[in-house]
Amino acid sequence: MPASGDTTTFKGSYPFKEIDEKWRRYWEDNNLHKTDFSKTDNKLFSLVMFSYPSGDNLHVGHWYAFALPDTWTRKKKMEGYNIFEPMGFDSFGLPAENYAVKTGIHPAVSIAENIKIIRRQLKEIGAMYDWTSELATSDPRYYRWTQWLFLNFFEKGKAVRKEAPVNWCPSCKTVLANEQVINGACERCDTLISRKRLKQWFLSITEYADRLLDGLDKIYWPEKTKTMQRNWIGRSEGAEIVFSEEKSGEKIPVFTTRADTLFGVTYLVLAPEHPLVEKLTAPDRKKDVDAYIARTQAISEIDRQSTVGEKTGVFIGSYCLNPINGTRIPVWIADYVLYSYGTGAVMAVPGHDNRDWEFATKFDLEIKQVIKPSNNSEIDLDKGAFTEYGVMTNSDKFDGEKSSSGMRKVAESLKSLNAGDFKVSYKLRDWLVSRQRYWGAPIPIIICEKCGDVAVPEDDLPVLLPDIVDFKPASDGSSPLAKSSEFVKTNCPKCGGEARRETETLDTFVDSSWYFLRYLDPEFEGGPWNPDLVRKWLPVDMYIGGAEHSVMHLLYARYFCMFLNDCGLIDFDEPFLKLRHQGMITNKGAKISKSRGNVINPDHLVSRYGSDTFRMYLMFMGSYAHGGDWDDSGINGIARFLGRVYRLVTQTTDSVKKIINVSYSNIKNNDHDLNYRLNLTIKRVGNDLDNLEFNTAVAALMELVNDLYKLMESKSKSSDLFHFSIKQLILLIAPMAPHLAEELWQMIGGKPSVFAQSWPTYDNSALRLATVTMVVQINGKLRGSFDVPVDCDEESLFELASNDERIKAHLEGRTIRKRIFVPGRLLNIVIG
RNA sequence: GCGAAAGUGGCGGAAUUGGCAGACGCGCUGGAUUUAGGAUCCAGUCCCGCGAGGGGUGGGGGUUCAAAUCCCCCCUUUCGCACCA
Repeated sequence: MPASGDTTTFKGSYPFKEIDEKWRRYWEDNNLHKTDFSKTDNKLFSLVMFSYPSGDNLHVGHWYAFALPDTWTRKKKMEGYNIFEPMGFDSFGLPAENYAVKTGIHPAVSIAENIKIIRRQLKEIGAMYDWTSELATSDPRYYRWTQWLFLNFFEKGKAVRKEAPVNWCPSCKTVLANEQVINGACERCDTLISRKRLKQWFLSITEYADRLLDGLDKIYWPEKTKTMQRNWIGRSEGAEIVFSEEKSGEKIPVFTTRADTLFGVTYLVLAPEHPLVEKLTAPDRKKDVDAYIARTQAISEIDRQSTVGEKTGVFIGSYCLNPINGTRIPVWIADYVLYSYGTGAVMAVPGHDNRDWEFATKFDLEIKQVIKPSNNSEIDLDKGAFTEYGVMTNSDKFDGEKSSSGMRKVAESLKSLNAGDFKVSYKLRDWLVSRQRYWGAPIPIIICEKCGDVAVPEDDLPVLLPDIVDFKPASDGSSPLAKSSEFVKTNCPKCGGEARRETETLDTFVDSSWYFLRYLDPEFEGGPWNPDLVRKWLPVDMYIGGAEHSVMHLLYARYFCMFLNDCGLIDFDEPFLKLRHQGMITNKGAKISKSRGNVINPDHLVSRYGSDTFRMYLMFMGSYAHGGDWDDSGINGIARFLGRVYRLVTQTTDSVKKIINVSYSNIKNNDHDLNYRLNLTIKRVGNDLDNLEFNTAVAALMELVNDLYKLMESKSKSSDLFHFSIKQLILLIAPMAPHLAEELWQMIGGKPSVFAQSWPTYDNSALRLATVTMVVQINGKLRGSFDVPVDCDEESLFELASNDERIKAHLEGRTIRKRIFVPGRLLNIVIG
């Protein structure tokens, strides 16, 4: 096993150094990976999620994410597709900014350096990237259009400003990202965080909730990803019910999916952040209420949803009336109610909801039964809530209604009282895109005292990031951009009066929601994308990236497309027709990152084993969707295998030159085993690569090579079929080991590039076997196996089996109860 | 907590989707080889047992002629949870 950093060439390797360089130069010199956009027949846009150019550079996880999709794409190329495979950088974001705060190095500088290194590493992968399409989201030529797109949302009323809380460190006086909050405290100074309310920009993704759900039915995505998106959107049908405070008459709407339990409401709970809390708190309760609110501020929403911890809450000293019967009920606040979901208030029905039951039990609140089981059985509400559907009881004129019809009737009744209605609620919230940070696209809005929020005129885009030196957020919670008065001071485009610029920047998810559109011409000046090319080349045919993006990025990008489609800017509304995920590569069980100190540098492995060996080892490690923990102890096996392939070709040197001319139809074939193996391999490798099952594709090739080695010493070595098999092997291995395949292809007399060749097809007739091994079981246990003709029927196999000594012994003195025969597979004899 | 997945030899993983568990590779063992070595080629390698045979896919139960695969319960691990990207 190589010590890490050992770059001595593995002894069993082929001369990969020369080969890798030679072919990489060949591809580059001949512009082989430049897409011809005018050829749109059989177009295939193959996309991988672009990477953040961090100081970690590329690690093995990136190779895994990039090299293997390239193998899939190269196979498609050999199938005749006209390929577009771009690469770029998601270069705005927090890490570069943090690095700048620490070192004083401008993010633009560190990002440019990182990109330089990463670009060099990416080239070593040997992928078919069309580098003329490279883009970076922090490039003003890119973010000019991010801003332009934001203004489209703004002008259609879909970018709005609302108050929303941010994590606030009272000691550092800065806004913190969730990542910077550790156990409710600031990562730098350990001070407990609080929430600060700021007016921030939102994109109204919730308006698209139903379309985002419906669209899932027409795209080829993993079912689990669709499920996650459906759950994230979280559509639920129910009712909104309006309670009113007894003195002020203040309306408190709540959302419930169980309107049938309305008569069981014994208290109301508001989220601690609910704006009505202040108004409704009785003076004598103010001290307790304020103390409670302060306590909940440091608790994350995730922890608040936990059901293991003790329920907490306080009574705020006021009462409201149940609209259905006027019952007077107390109002509480509790952190198990989230302001971000529903209306931020719930009607508590402790008899029929678990969380309400726990809360009521702890605080000694009334528990009322209003639903009884459909089978009329007794329930004991002292032991817990009855949460199932049933029949309404203690509910006045609704008594006897089933839950389902009851919900409807209660809602209708409330509607006539003007105190509620049917309502669909979503877990999905509007997308907060404001960031109080430097390293992002400035939000192109001018705030004028007279005219309000005004869009920056299109001709003035991009709003360039000011060149400042202090990247720390300002102490009032505003963005570092606010410190540059030069940036802030401007005139209102409408009235011409003095105005100030919006100083917040856009969430980087905005940048990455449309990059696939920009790829087609990153230099295009006439708009965010070249409409001609976009019409021909989008949507993306295959998108590959990590499952960690299942909801946010993948939902935002879909939302963008739907919106752009509505604006008439594009003619499709789903960006990614087909989606696949790769698993995650961990190291010692942990996510790979510089901060954890477990980065594995692929450069060492590439220089010791070569690009193709490393790429193929990543394929062979396990199933692509699964990922796995990094361990390089098996890479010798792939190095050995590619060495064997290389020698297989060089050791047939006497006849090597004529190999290129053998064709299957002229072969006088008498080696049925090899013929079977060859055609089976073509079939398996093709299917496996289509399905991104690289590990088994490699295994299939190994089996073919093992068989060929077994024939090396025999006279078959010079047969046409043997030679043809080598030729096909080179084609099959090409997507996985592109540099080596080019070299071998040339060696057998082929003209480069091997990727201009057609993908091998298999001969189905060669796969039809004359004989097959069938198994005989007794009571499901294997007792014998027989080589029989493929069409062997039950009687013949049974006859054969009953003459077998071993099986005879098992059958002796027993009665046969049943026989199960599966043609071509097995016979199971069930005995008593 | 909620949502989504995963669990198979010493290790990474296969298994045509209910039909011979362990393909392929690593590691290990043995053999071959006058370039003696981190190379190459060949053979063996799930566990217990001399053997017949038995056991075996995280644990427990179930369905079935037949279960890694389907159903129920439990355990463990990973990913996401809206300001990391």
